Parts: sequence; C-alpha cells; structure tokens
Amino acid sequence: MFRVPRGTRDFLPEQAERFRSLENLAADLARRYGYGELRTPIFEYTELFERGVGESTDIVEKEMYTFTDRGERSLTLRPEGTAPVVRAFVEHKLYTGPMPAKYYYFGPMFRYEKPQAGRFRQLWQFGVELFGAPGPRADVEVIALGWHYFRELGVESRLVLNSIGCVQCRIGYKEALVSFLTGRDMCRDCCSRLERNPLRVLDCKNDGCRAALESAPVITDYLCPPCREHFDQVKAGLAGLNIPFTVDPLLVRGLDYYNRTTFEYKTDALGSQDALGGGGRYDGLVELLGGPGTPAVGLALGIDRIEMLNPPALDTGGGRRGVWLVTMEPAAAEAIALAHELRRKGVPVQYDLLARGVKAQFKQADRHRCRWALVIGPDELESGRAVLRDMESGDQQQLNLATVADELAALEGVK
RNA sequence: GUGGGUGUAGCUCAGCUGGCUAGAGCACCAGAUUGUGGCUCUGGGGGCCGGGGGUUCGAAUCCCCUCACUCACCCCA
Repeated sequence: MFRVPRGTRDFLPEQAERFRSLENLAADLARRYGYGELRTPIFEYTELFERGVGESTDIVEKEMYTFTDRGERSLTLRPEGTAPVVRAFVEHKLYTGPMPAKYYYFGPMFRYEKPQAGRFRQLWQFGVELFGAPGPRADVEVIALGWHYFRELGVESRLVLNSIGCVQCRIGYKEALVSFLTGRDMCRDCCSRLERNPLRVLDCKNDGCRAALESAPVITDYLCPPCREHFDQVKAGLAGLNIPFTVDPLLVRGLDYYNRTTFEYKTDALGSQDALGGGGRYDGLVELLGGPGTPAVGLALGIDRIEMLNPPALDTGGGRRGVWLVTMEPAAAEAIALAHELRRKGVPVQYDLLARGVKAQFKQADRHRCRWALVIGPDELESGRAVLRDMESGDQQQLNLATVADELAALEGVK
C-alpha cells in the first residue's frame, strides 16, 4: 500500500476546510493592512537560497530538497518564503513602484527534517514582506499584523523581541562574546559555533551552555546609537498599540539575513515546538540578491502549528447544513431534475446515487449531517407539494413545488 | 543525523509463558419498519497480525534485519 511520503500529509475535507479558513482569514487581514498577494514558484534555483538564506544556516546545510532537472540545473523546493519574494521584487523591478511595497504569501514550504510533533517536511506558511521603509514604524506594523492574526483566531501567543543590531554592532559584540565564552564549558556544537557563527551559541538549549551564558554580555548592550534608537522606538510603538512583549537578548534566529529587529511568537501548548512564527528586519537582502539597497522587514507564521492549537475562530459549531433530496421511483428522474435546478439557484443539495430505499436515504441525510430532508416522490409531484423534514427537530412541513427553491434558500442551515 | 516507544479490521484495542477456522467495541451495509434518520435487536461484508528472514511439528506470540509511524535531541514554522 502506498503512503504519503515521510513528513507530509493528506488533508481530508474537515481539516482542509480548517486550512482554507486559516488562509482566508490571513488573506483578509493582509488586505486590511494593505498587502497584496505575491505568488512565487514552489521551486527556485538552488543558489537563491544558498545566497539568500545563508550558507551556514541549518536550512541550507542540511534541510533543502535539492534536485537536478533534465537541463542539469540545480533546483530546490523552497524552504522559506522571503528569498523568493525578494527575488521577485528585484526581478520585476517592483522597487520602481510606490514605496513602501507590501506583499503577503501563503503556501507550502519544504524542509528535509526528521518529523515530529509540529514538524513536517511540507509545511505551510503565511508571511508578509514590507520593502522600502527603514524606520521602526514598519517593524511595528509587521509585528502588529502577526499579533493581530493570533488575536483574531483566539490563539494565545507570547511575543518575544530582540535587536541584533547592524553589522557594526555585531563586530563589537561578537568580540566580547567570544572572549567571554572562550575556555568555558560548552557542548561540542557550540565550540564550533564559537568560531563560525558565535551568535548561534545564544540559541543553544544545552544546560551547560545556558549556564555559561548566564552572565555573558548581551547584544542589546552593544547596539550603536542609531540601532539603539531604532529598537527603543519599536518597543515604544508596540507599547502604543498595547501589544505586550518581552525582550529576550538570547533570541537569535536561524537565518543569516536579519539585522536589527528580530522577533518570535511562541506558545506553551505545543511541547518542544514552541515557535508559531517569527521574523525580523533584513535591510541587506535586496541588495545581496542584486537589487538596489532597500530596507525590508517581514514575518512568517507556521500554519500547521497554529491549526494544531485549535483556534476558537475555526469552530463552526458542527451544525447541520444543506438539503438531502429523498427520491423514489418512478418519480426519481423528475425529482433529480428539480435538484439540479435548486443547485443552479445556489441551494446545496445531495441525493441518493445508489438506488437505496427511502429509509436508507433518510439515514444518509442524517449521516451527512444535512439540516433538511426534502421528499419528492410520486405523491408530491401529483399534489405539487413537497415534504420538508427538519432533520434536527423532526418537524415536517409542506412546500409548494413551484416556489421550493426560494423557500429553501431562505431557510436557516441551508448553506 | 542521534536516541527512546509503537506497529493485529476503516478507528480504538484484546489475544497469558508459542498450540484449534485471529477476537471485541465503535464505524460501514442490510433487515426487523415495502414513504421517514438518531434508540434497540438480528444478520452481513471486511485482516498476507507492517515487510523479509530465522528457530520450531506448529509463530500474531520467540530471535535478527528492515520499513513505517511516533516522541525527544539538534534546529526551526
């Protein structure tokens, strides 16, 4: 028997509906903030991610689905959404349009990881990217949009904020951090990180490393005056919108392109996979990918994990909906013709396709959780009056066949 | 990539230290009720016991390998 590939899954109608709702709510929110949808291919040239995401990141080092096509080109299933959006921004010279330029995306990403709770090889992200606004208000808008999404869904999340400064700040900080940590007791990974990318040590969950970091210098003490000012204004802007947050100087994100603001939305309800989303500012990426120097800030939210939290906004109540048409010979053909007329007028109608008896058809109406059973048999055609049964209460009434479509459309629980 | 747990019907599981045609509940289909669902009763369809190999007169059960799922580490959404 075939199964879905490891780390991927099928979405059966009930869950697919939940994902559709999450997408619709995200798209609606993005539009309210003035973001337009930008769809990019599922795969890109591998080099885009190598350069855009960063050679030394986990994503590029070990998580990419990379393959060679028949033209000997190296392609990669997109592991994240920002690099492709930036590529499109540059390729279509969108920087020539009105600034700032604001885009959102929603779709699957691919990472070759060992699956576990809340971690998949094909995962869905909703993200936004804002180009051309260097000031802190842009950071605040993006962070607020993500916060707003959680609020509308009714999902609890904690906002964690940090600033990793600019290249200049980090030179000084890295020196301080390396000299502080050198010679201390850390895990093997961190010892190598110390040389290659010392900021990653901050992200280590190892107890020994955490202990070593207790009194380590923090990046926020090394921000240059402009970066400090920017960070202060981001915090003030969030406070002004009554968005609560905590500052975590250890928050370092796994992609190389960030500068200044970084943030994550976390949950306590998913075990060890606590990140629901995150983002930050990436002022150098557009230029790195061949465009004009353009400041930018963005975020990405993990839809799979959010869905796992059972957002209250997705509760549909589980009520009955729609109409089941009960047919019987020799009047079935005529009844079915009427059903199609009802469908053309927007009424959702199902009917028996297996030549089952009346009793079984009512049972089907029940099992499919239809709100109404509409009986049209020989007697009804003769009298011109259809029998309508409320499958919730059991009450029955008669409807005039000539006006049945309008009457049904007006009923509760039809759609 | 490293480590732990689990694989028996569509689902949840039982099956003792190897021993009759492998079971239950739920679900599905039908009948009891030849134009009325939910409750009840009766009946029915469904299993290469994850796969392969081994031990044995005999394996769902014991051993080895493998695959899958799952949880955790790393890291992230």
